[in-house]
Amino acid sequence: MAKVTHPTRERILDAAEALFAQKGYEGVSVRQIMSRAEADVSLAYYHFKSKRDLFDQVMLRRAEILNEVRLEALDAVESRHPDDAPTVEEIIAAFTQPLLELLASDHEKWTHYFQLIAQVNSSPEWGGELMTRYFDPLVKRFIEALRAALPDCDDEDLYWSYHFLSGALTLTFAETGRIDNLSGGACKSSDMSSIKERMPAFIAAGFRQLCTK
Amino acid sequence: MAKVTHPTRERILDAAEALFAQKGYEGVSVRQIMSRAEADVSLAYYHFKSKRDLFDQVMLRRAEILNEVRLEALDAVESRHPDDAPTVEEIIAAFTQPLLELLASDHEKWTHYFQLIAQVNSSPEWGGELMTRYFDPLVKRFIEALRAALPDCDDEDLYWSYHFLSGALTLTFAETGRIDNLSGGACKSSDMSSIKERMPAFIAAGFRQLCTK
DNA sequence: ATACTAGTTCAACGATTGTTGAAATTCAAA
DNA sequence: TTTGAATTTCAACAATCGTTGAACTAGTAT
Repeated sequence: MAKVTHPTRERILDAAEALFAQKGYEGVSVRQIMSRAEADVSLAYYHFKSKRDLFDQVMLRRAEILNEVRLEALDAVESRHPDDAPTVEEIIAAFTQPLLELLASDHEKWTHYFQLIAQVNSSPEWGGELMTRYFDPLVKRFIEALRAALPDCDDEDLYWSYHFLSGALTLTFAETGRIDNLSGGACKSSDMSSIKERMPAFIAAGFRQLCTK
Repeated sequence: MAKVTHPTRERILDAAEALFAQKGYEGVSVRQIMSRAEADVSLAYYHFKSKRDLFDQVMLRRAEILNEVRLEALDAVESRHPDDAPTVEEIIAAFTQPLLELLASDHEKWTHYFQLIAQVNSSPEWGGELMTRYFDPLVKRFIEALRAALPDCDDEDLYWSYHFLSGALTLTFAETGRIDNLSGGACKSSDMSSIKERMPAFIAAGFRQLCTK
C-alpha cells in the first residue's frame, strides 16, 4: 500500500516538514529546506512544482496516513458495539489515541507534522480552508459517531464542542513548551502518558455538558 | 492611565497587527506594513528599533489592556465571594468574558490581535516563550483561583486543564472560519453569543472532571 | 556502442528583503 | 527670527528571495 516514492523527494519532504513546523511557511526559504535535505536548490523544482506545492505535499503525505489510522480506530470501536452506540469517551479516544501511536512509532517526524498542523489550524489565512481540505471527511465521520452517542444533541452544540476539542488537541500535540514554562517543570509537553490520561476525559466531559439533555 | 503615544506610531502598530495576524511575522514585509500605514518605510525604524521590536510592541500593547481587564473581572468575581470560593464557571467566565467585551468595543482590531495570539500560542518557536512573557502572571492568578474552587486538585491536572482551555480559547477567538466550513454554515466563527453560551460550560465541565476527587 | 530518460548540478534572472545615513520638513521655544 | 529638536522623505546598501534554463551524469533499454 505504501507508495513508491523517490528517496530524494522524501528527504526534501522531511526537511520541509521540519522547517515549516518550526518557522512557518513564509519563515523558511527553499534554499534552507534544500540545505537541510542536502540537495541542490533546483532539485526542489524538479520534484515539486513550486514552494507552495511542496508545502501541500508535506501536508498531504501524513494526512493520508493519519486519516487512515483514525478511521481504523473508529471502525474498531464501532465494531465492538454492534448493537448500542459507543460512549463519548471511546470515540474521543479513537480520535486521539492514533496520534499517540504514531508519535511512538517515529516521534521526531510526527511531532514536526503536528506542530505544522497546529499552526495551520490557527491561521486565519489557511486554517479554514486547509483543515477542511485535508481532514473534513474523517472529522464528519467522527461527528456522526458522536451524534449517535449523544442523542437529542443539536448540531450547533456538537460543532462547537468539536471546535473546542480541535483547539485543545492541536495545541497539546504541538508541544510548544508552554505548559512546561507555566507549570515550572511540573508538566512536560512531551509527556504523552499524561495527555492520554487526561485529554479524552476532559473533552468527553465537555461534550456531555454541552450536548446532553 | 492611557499612555500618550504618537499617532503615526499607532497607525504603524495597527497596520502591523492586522498583517501579522493575517500572514504571520515572516509573511509580512516592513514595506507592506508601512504601505498599509500610509507612511514611509524608514519611519518604521524611527519609531521602532527593528521589525522584531515592532512585533514585540504589537504584542505588548494589547496584552497590557487584556491583562488589566481580566484582572478586574477576576477581582470582581472574588469580591462577590468574601467567604466562600467562586465556582469554576464563574472563574472561567471571568477569563473569557473580557475578550467578548473587548471585541464588542472594537471588533476589527481585537480580532486581529486574537488571531495573532492564536498563531503565537501554537508556534513551537515562540509559543512557549512569548505567551509566558506576556500572560504568565495573570494566568497564574487564575490558576490559583481555580485551585481554590477545586480542592484536592493536584497541580498536574490543573495545569493540563488550563492547557486544554488555552488551546480551545485561542482557536475559537482566532475566527479562522474553520467551524463555518465544517458545519456547512450552521455555526459562525464570529457568533460571539454562541461562544459565550458554550465555552465556559464546556471548559468548566472538563476542569471538574479532571480536578475533582 | 547508442540512444533515451530520470536525476542532478551550476549559474544566473529580476524582485524583494531588512536596514541605514543624510537631507528635508515641521513646529514650538527662545 | 533664529535655534533646535522631532518627524518625515529619499535614495541606496548588501543579502536573500522564488524560480528557471542549460548543461551534465547515471543507468537502462535498444
